[in-house]
Amino acid sequence: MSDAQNTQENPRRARGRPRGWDDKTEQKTIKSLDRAMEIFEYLSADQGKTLSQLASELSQSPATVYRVLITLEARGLVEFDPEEQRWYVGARAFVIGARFLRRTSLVDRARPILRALMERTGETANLGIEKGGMVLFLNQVETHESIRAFFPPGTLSDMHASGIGKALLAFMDKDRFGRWLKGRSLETFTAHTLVAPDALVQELRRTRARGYAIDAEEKNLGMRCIAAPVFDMYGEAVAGISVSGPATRMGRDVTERISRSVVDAARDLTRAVGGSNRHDVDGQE
Amino acid sequence: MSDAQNTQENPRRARGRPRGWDDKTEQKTIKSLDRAMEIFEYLSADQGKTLSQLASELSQSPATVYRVLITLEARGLVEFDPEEQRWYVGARAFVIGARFLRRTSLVDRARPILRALMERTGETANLGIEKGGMVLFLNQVETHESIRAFFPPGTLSDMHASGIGKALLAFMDKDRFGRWLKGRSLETFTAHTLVAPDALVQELRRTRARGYAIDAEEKNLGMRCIAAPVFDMYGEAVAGISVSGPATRMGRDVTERISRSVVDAARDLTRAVGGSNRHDVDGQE
DNA sequence: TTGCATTTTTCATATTGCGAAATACATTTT
DNA sequence: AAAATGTATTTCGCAATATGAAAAATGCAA
Repeated sequence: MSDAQNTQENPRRARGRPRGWDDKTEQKTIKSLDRAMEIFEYLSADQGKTLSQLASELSQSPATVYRVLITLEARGLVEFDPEEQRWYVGARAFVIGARFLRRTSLVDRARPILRALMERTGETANLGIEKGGMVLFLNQVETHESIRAFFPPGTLSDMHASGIGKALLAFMDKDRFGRWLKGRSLETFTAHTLVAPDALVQELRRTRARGYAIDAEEKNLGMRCIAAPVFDMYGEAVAGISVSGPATRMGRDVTERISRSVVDAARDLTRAVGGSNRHDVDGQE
Repeated sequence: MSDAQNTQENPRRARGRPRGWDDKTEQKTIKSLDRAMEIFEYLSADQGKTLSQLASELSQSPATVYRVLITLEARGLVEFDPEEQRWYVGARAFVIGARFLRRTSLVDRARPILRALMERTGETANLGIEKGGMVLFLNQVETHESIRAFFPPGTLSDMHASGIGKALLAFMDKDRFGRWLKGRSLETFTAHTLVAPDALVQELRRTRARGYAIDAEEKNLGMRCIAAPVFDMYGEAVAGISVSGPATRMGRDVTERISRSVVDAARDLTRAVGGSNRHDVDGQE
């Protein structure tokens, strides 16, 4: 549903784009590889399937799926449990995927800040970015409490029902926000989820005004979250820092205190990545 | 040397293995897919390369590499920076890879490795982590011998007088080690216990140099133990594997042999949990 | 033992992935 | 400006090889 795959975007590269570049969706990609990756992704989304399950659910030949799997297995990208005859994501995939984080120093720079934020607030601290219209959680530092919020890194979450998501949306320019909203149906998770665009827009206005976002049980009942945006050098909100925990410990009485810590942390990270907060100076909108 | 990838191990699956299964290394995997994954892995190991760099370094045709990359790009597994004309690991790879963690725990992954280690060495194999400045034993596979070391899971033990503890301390960064040591009095258990901080630090230096720790009757008289660290994705030593037994069977003459098995096992487990050993490359300190 | 379900291999065939070379840009050099 | 350079991207024809159907092999249950 999301627009993560911008496959048919035309102006792909800067250089070397000969003629035939207008209408018909050319098939330049490798078909077999794409099919293999489809199997890989499908397997990862719901691990522990058997070969025949995968083959039938993807309506592909068992022979093909089998060959794909053993090829990936040879590289450790998937794993096979001989006892149960089931297939899983392999350790190698984790290692490779984790290298995504190396591309920017965002996570490295965020870690001490997240840790300090967790110590100060006592609740789990999270770091996330926007990816394909969703929030992608990159990292977290967990609280010591036994009851804790848990967003394992790598989780994708809807923006409109997430603290970090709303913090990012609130500081997005009108155009991008419009494109994000367009043709998107806001899924309902709890009774508190903001599904009416008007309500969401209004809440985002408030969010920008106060400088941080609140997720009050909008995704999971009993869970609250306070988030603030992190800006890059162009003043664009590119990441968000949040603190999340059970509503019982994160009530209105502590919102003031926690939000201050979160906003401070986000500001620290903005500074650490060389960003600047243009919203401090020009009050756009 | 280690047998983590049992790719060409013959008895692969339980079911359905027809005849031709003896000598020549059959090519059952998909060649093109394997090549594509090689490109993917290579890219991930050293991101920010251009197409032509990748092609020449992998000695493959630029056309092929190009097609692989745009196919993976369409799925978000790799990303392209049009400004710099460089390729990177994509967010989707992170999402998929992170699902590896959803499956099993350290203990589950350690079990077969501990068992193999016990079989190979004939002595009890243990798994432990650091918890609150102590070593917490999570699991063990006991030897068949009647005289055996015994650490029931759940046991807490002082780090400075434990093989696993010393393996963990040896690979801890200076700051954390300093905090650990500060204001801690090293209890004496036997005449061999290292209670002088200087002696301990020196021993840890040796430990890191050789890659494994030795507990020579430092906790219990008559008991020796050889341990090696297990690393997580950040290259931090988060667990340790050890082999322990009576000094009579674990003398200096077998230290060489056993330590090799222990180090191999620890490396296997590191790989199995998606960790990386940064100490293999940069010799810190 | 006999089925049954599933994995794994074989095999013939057409699909399609492949590399060389050509082409198209962008950037730098002359 | 024009040429040279370095890179990305496409075309094209052919051979490599991925593919699916079906057969074979296996484990499990009755």
